[in-house]
Amino acid sequence: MSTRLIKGRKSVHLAKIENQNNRQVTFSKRRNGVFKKANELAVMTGAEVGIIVFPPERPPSPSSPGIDDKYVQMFRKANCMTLNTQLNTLKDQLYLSLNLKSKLKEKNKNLESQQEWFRGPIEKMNYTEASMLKEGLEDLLLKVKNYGTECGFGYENGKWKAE
Amino acid sequence: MSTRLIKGRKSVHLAKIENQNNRQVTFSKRRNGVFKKANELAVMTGAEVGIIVFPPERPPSPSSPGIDDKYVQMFRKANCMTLNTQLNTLKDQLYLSLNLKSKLKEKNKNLESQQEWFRGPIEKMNYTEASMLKEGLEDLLLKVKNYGTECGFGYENGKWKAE
DNA sequence: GGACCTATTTATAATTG
DNA sequence: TCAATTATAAATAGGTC
Repeated sequence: MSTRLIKGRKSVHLAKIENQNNRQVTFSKRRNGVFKKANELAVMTGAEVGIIVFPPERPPSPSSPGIDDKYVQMFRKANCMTLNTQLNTLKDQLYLSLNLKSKLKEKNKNLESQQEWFRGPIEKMNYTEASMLKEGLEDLLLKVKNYGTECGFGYENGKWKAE
Repeated sequence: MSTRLIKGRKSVHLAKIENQNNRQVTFSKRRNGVFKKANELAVMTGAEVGIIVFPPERPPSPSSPGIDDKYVQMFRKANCMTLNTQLNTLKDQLYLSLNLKSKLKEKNKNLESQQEWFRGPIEKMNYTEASMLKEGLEDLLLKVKNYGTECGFGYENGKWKAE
């Protein structure tokens, strides 16, 4: 009998959320959703997945650094916290996620539950896991960085000539 | 009255799919799902998101390269196809996805529909988009690569001392 | 900010063509 | 292999505390 407010979800358009508060809330929820989906993909299919998420820009503060510096600082901070402090306060700064099973097997054959370490914000990792993440990430990204200059393939007549 | 086979989805456990065929099908579907979710996150909240997905290993072929070489080759191939061939046959090799709006704004102020280019496998990009992706990715990854050696932060008494 | 709630939309497992 | 279908599980928008 009483009027009732509508709570269920509404359909959503693919467009930037203008309301600052809604945008932040949606970011938090969906970031977790993306990490979860990525982890499921990696675990269930054996794919190797790397994700980096930068949080949305916050409203400018009086003495905030420039945008390029900001990224560098975020990565620096991520590294320091990863290696030095058990990552307790990084939650809103940077999230990294990476699954490199083959690397893991080489580096640490006796680690159990390799499926689970990949997932989630890095503040939940311990030192060993974070170190391996860092190694794996650097290794992977080095390859990405070099892919342009080292290309020696040929593509002719609709076919690839590897080697 | 007739017997009917059940088609609807069943609940799923977080574990590797053993059946090769099911695994491949699930990979294709869920990879698209992850890219879609990541794009939604980026567009709706203004976050910047980078994703790399390596497909699951295929059954070993007689003369397949070693696992490390495989990655290098995949990146090489991705690059060659990105820059030289409009990316028509890359579908099962490598998918890259990246949203770097601030970079895009600098490099190409008159590009329309910046929200949409991020999404999807790179074989759907045109040359310009792929070039920008490459630049943005290299720039981003260079920063990631350097984050370890350039760290100059201090963490004391539960607080970060930036600068 | 986070944890929970509920109505709905969305993603997708299994199957068919 | 690839696109459609359908039943259902899962994600999530908006709300409350």
